[in-house]
Amino acid sequence: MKIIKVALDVPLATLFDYRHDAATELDVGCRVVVPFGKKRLVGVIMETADSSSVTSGRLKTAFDVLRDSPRLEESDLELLRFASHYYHYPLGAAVMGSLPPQLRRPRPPPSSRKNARGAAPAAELPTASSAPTLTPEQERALSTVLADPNRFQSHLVLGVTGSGKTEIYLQAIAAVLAAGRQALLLVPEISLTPQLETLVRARFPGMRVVALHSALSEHERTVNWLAAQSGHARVVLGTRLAVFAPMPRLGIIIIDEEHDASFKQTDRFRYSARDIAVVRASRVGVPVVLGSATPSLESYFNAVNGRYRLSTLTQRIGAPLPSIECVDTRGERLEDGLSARLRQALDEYVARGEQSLVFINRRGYAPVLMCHSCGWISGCHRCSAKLVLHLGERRLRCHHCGHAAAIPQACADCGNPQLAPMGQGTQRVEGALSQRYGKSGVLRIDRDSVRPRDAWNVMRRRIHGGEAKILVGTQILAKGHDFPNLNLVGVLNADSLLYSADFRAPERLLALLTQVSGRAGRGGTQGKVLIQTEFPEHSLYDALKRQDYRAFAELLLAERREAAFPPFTHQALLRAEAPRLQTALEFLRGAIVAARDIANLVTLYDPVPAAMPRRAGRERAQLLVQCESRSRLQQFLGEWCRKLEGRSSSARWIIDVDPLEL
DNA sequence: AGCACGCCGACT
DNA sequence: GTCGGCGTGCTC
Repeated sequence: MKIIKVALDVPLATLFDYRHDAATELDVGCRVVVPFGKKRLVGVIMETADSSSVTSGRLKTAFDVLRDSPRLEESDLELLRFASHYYHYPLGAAVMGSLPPQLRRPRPPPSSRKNARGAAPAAELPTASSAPTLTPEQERALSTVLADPNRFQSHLVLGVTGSGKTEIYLQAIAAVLAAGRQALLLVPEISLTPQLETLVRARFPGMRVVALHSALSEHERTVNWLAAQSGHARVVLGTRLAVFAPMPRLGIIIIDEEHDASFKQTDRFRYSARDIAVVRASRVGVPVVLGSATPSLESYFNAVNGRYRLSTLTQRIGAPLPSIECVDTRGERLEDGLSARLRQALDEYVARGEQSLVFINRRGYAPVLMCHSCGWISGCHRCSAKLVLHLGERRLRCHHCGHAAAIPQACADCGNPQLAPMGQGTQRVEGALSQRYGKSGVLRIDRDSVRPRDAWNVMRRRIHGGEAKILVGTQILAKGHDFPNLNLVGVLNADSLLYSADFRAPERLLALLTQVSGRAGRGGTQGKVLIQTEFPEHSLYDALKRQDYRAFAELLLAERREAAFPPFTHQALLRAEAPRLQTALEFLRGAIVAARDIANLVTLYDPVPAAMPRRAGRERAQLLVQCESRSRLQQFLGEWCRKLEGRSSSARWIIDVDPLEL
């Protein structure tokens, strides 16, 4: 009797045994349809065996082994095993979650198989663009990366914005392709891939380049994933989910903007695609390149302590670095959030016909609606968050759970009809600027304005066509776009991130402001950046003005060492949620008791409500666990998990290893 | 996660 | 007398 051990998409830390008499070693990695409860599920065969510890009366027989897609290789399964183990997430859920959705279901539509191995469509063969000559700095970085293409090595490319990191990626990829291998290029978000995708396709005509991200249609995603697995796709360009794409001839992994928090998944399987990429590269034995102007302190620390090789790019190509200036807003009465200094600068640039960007990290009209006579504010009843005023659609909206409500005519508590919008959002700033400079010259770009599929392209045309004089936008504008005629950047309300209790707030703010500042002056002239702040003397702004990431990073590292924070210790969170906060906290207190005799040199902190204690009607609490040794922490988490799984509780819980949000 | 079983309250 | 609440337990 032959037994197959199957990974199924259920939240249980176990494989399921099935009888399958014809099973051989060659079935490992294959998808299989099995009976589960009263349903038929697709799973992946992880192992075969001659016997099972499940009593034969309870053993069921597998239905079909699916041959419509190639099997996963042992190295693919091994990476998933590692990730499941490291993040304490059920193997079955991790394995099935790595497949494109169509392959998780019993019968993928036939069309997905028909085209799976088709030739590259004509659109993928644009005119070739040739590689520009590298600067000496770029040359050095590239030859460092390519020094030993058949050995694992992590590289950190620390390059100021506009220093040509992308060109290094492209030439490194070119070398890998020339050796007949595949390249994996990971980027933070989908919104900036169209430009990059075009660039990559143009550079490698005749090579199949595929994208992998969640905005693709299911069919496209299946086709592209299969192309990666077959080796036909030579370049895979994707978001974090692409880190698990099977690539039999993988020759290099590149992570652009490696500091970006979106590489960490924040629900279910809480993996870091950046960290998984490093592990994957080490197992395959190929280089991995992390690139950023403002690396995560974890990566920077790895570079200065020699685990990663560091390449720095200090020169901007084509234009000098922008001049950055703080505008002290203490004691100034701002007009619609704009200081006199910024208004004057905008006048000047508009008059000269140059583009400006006003950056404000708040969408909507105003972050909150308030009653001045009794102090009532618009709060979400399902979340501990404020309802944001969206004037255009005449609604109050919660940015965390999606709840929307009509704008009240009067204060619900005291009847005062004079409710006041407090603070600035993109819509309000857009309105104010439209009054000053005319409606057609002001273009707002945030998640609300670019949602429709090609709205972004329409806007890009307006931006590049020069019709828009002033862009108002959120982070979405900060990332990776080139605006050749944009020479002034104004940042409103820069400090808001500094008030956050998160110890990573300064690191994040520097990254964000560096990225935003980098939008200024890419067309040859020097850009100007005006940052409105109430703390102009803060060392962060000092570092930003001098474009000195390393000085600030050293400062932060010293603080982290002092406070015993990452990267000097390793952390995990036990997160719990329940309808009542008390239930979640009780679960966590019980977890501390359960940890008592296994927490060897592991520090457990008191359970506390989460940063946002209420979300979508559920109360959330968390418990921080910290340890100097990663392996000791791992061992503890494993044992702890097993104990916690054994108990029943009305709280839902999950372990978050290397959490980014505390 | 689903989906059963299971024992106590208000409906045709 | 049944429909249905969600507590507890299982899925090879």
